[in-house]
Amino acid sequence: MANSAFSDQIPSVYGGGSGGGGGSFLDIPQGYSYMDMLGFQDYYGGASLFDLLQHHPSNINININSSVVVDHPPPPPPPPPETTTNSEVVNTPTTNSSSISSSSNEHLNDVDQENNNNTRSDDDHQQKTDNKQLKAKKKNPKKEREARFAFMTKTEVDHLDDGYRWRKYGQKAVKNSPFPRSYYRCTSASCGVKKRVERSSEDPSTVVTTYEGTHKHPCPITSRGMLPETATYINPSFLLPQLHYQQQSSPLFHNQTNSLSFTTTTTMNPSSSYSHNYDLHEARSFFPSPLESSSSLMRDHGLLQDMVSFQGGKEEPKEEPR
DNA sequence: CGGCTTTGACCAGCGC
DNA sequence: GCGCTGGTCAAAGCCG
Repeated sequence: MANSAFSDQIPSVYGGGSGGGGGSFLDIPQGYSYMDMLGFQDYYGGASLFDLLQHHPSNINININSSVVVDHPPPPPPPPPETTTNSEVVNTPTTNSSSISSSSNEHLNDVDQENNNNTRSDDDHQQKTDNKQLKAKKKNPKKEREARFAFMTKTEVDHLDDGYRWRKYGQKAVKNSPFPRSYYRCTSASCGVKKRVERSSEDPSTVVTTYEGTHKHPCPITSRGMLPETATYINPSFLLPQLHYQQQSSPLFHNQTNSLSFTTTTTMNPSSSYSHNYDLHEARSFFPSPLESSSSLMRDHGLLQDMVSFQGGKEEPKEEPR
């Protein structure tokens, strides 16, 4: 299936049950209800997307197909993460056999051992090899993955501006997809957050962005006071410019990692796009301070409410769910 | 000149 | 064991 391009990232989400609804995915593991899935909002305190979904569903243009995916029931919600907590707690690396890269710092523990074991004689080659092993090695099968969450965005631009600065460090062709996958790393020195961006082969107008890791620094845009006054936090990671937007969002539940993604349809100036996303429990650890500071805002007016408000402001061409 | 992208190569994990 | 695939590195080139 075409979605295999990122099936490793969002296992079971596109497993088929929700295919018809295009863009509207919410796979609920057997034995769990939709509200169960939404329930872990409580672990993060304050309002969340789930609040909106639960209490103001009519205000949110989100379609939910509660297809059942017999996969792995989601693990119990993690304890409330501190803002500085490594969001690995979110993921359950056990059953997902996909090759998820580990963060570079995860390699550090392997380095010494690896260097000790290295027996190559060619110095130059060895040095180069060592460096690569040092950084690319993924050795410990038990090493935990960085928390990840993905979202889909209907946009012409591949790399959405989410307020952080990213450096592209790789691009790979993706099997069964004509579109390459790009790899970005947060340029902040102490921040190991990565993201992958790829265009859906099934729907070329959709860009799938997967974040991995937790930012440990303020968003450069916000810290520079570059926010437009009209901007609203949807998630601390980025702001929604309240102009130029029309969008339709659909949650996409990543049940193995307890992360949430949505499909967001945007019709805006491609040159000034913002990404949108929003993972529940990830949000606080991934983008801690803004979320917390905007908690009340989110409850009343933030998040999706803002997202959909544009639909009212500008006639929303009932976009067909994909 | 610094920061970023491109791109070929390398490595690890996984399935057969 | 081998091949495939995903993820990463790092040199080279580009750009403002």
